[in-house]
Amino acid sequence: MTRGGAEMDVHAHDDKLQSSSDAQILRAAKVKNHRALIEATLKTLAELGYANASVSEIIKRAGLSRGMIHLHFGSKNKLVSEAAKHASERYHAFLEHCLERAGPRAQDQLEAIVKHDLSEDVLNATSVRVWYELRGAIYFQKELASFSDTRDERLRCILFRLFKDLSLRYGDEDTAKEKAEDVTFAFLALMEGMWNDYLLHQGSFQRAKAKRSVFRILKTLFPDHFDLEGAKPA
Amino acid sequence: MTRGGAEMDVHAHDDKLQSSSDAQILRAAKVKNHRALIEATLKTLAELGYANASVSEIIKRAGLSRGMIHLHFGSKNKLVSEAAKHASERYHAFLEHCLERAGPRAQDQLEAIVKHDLSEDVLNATSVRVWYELRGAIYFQKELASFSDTRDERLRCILFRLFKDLSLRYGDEDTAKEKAEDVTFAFLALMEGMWNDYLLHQGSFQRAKAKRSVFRILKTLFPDHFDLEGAKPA
DNA sequence: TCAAAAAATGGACGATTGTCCATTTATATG
DNA sequence: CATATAAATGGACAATCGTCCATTTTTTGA
Repeated sequence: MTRGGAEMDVHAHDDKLQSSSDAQILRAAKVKNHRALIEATLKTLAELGYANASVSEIIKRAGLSRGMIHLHFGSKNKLVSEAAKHASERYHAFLEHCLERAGPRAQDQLEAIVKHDLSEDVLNATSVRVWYELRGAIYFQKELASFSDTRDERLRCILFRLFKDLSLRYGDEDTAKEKAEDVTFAFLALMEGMWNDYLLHQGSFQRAKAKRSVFRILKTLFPDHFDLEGAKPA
Repeated sequence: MTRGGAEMDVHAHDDKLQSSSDAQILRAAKVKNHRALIEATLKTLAELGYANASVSEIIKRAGLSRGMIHLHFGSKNKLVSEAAKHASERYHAFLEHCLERAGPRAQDQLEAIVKHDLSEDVLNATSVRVWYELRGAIYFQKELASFSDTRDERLRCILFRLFKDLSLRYGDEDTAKEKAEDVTFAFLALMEGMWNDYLLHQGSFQRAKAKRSVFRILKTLFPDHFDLEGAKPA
C-alpha cells in the first residue's frame, strides 16, 4: 500500500519517471469522482447496454465533464475495465460474506450459494444486465476476461469441494469425484441459465420457482441432504 | 403466397398504393442479394458483436454497396430483425428435424434435444455468438424478442410434455406435474448455461463432458430411462 | 496571502455512424 | 433494337463517436 492504493493510479503517458512522492497525495474529491465514474459506467451499461454506453452518456450520469474519463482512466475502455473489476469484486465480496454467515456443513454452504445467486442483491435488473453486457464485451475487449475468470474459477473450486464432500456419502472415491465434476459443471451452467432467464423475462420471473427448481435437482442428487426448501435440518 | 413471399417485401415509404402486379416479379439476383445481406449480418454479429456490427462492416462482408440495406430492408435495425428471424427459424427447423428422426419415446426425444443443442451444428462459435448478441440486443431493440420468444415457448411446451410423461412413471399426477414444471425450468436454464460456458471458454469446452453432465442430471431424475450416455435402450 | 501544483472543464478534432438519394447499371418488354 | 422499369451504386449528410488539450477553477503549502 506504499503507493496509496492502486485505484488512484492515474494513467501515465510515460510511466518511466513516475514522480514518486506526488502519488501519495490523495484528495477526497478526486477519489470521489473516480468512484462516481465507475458507478456511472455500471449504471449506463445497465440502462443502455455496452453498444450505447458512450462517453457522453457516462459523464452525463456522473455529472462530470467530458475530459474526466481520459484524465482518470486514460481511455473509455480502461474505465470499463475498472468498472468490471469493481463489479466483480463486489459480487465476490458479498458471496464470501454469505458463505461465512452460513453453517459449516456442505449442504448449508450450497444453500447459501443458491440463495445468494437468486437474492435481490445479486439477481436484480442492474447487476444482471451489467454482467451480461460485460460478458459479451469480453469477445472484443479481452482484458475484461481476467476479472470474471478468476472469480469463476474460485467459485468452481468451492463448488467442487462441496459437491465432492457430499458425493462421498453416496459412493466410493472415484465415482464421487466423477459425480462432483459433472454436478459442478451442471450447477454453474444452471445458475447462469437462471440469470439469462431472469434477464429475458424480468416481468414474469419467479424467484421462488427458480429456487425450488434448483433445490429439486439438488434433492434428487443428494436426497439425504436437501429438500425442496434447501438444506435439510440437522 | 400470392404476393410472392413476405421476404421480398421491400420497405414501402408509402405503402398505400402498392402497385400490385409488380410485386410478382422476382429477379433471382435480388433475392440472392437479400439473402447475402442477412448472412453477412449474422457473420458480422458473430465476428464483431452487436456493438461493432456497423453498416460498413455488413456491406463489406456482403460484397454489396452501401445503399442496399436501406433499399432492401429500410433500415439497419430492420435488417438485424430479419437476420434474427432467419437464425431463429434455422434453429427451429433443425430441432424439428432432429426430433422427427429420433425415436418416439420421451427419453429418445429428450436425448435428441440434448444432442441437438450440444451438436456442432448448433453449438458453434458463430451461432452461439449471434444468439448471445441478439439476446442482449432485445433490451434496446424490443422487436427482436418476438422471434426467440415464440421459439422458446414452443420448446418449453415440448419439454414439459416429455418431462411430465416421464414423471408420471415415478409418481402420481400432482407430484408429476410439479416435478415436470421444475425440471423443464431447470433443463432450459441448464442448456442455456452450457451455451454461455461454451462462449466463454471456447478453447477448453468439452462437448462430451457437457453431455455427460446433462445426462447425469437426467439419469438421477429418471433412473429407469437414462444413463450417462443418453436414453436407456429398450 | 499568494504563487505553485493539481484537478476539472468543455470545446476542437478527425473518424465513423446510419440514412438517404441522385445517378448509373442491368434487365425485361413492346 | 429501343425504351421503360427495376436494381444497385457510392457519395453526401448531419449526428455522434472517443480522444485530447488549452484553459479555468480549486486546493495546497510556504
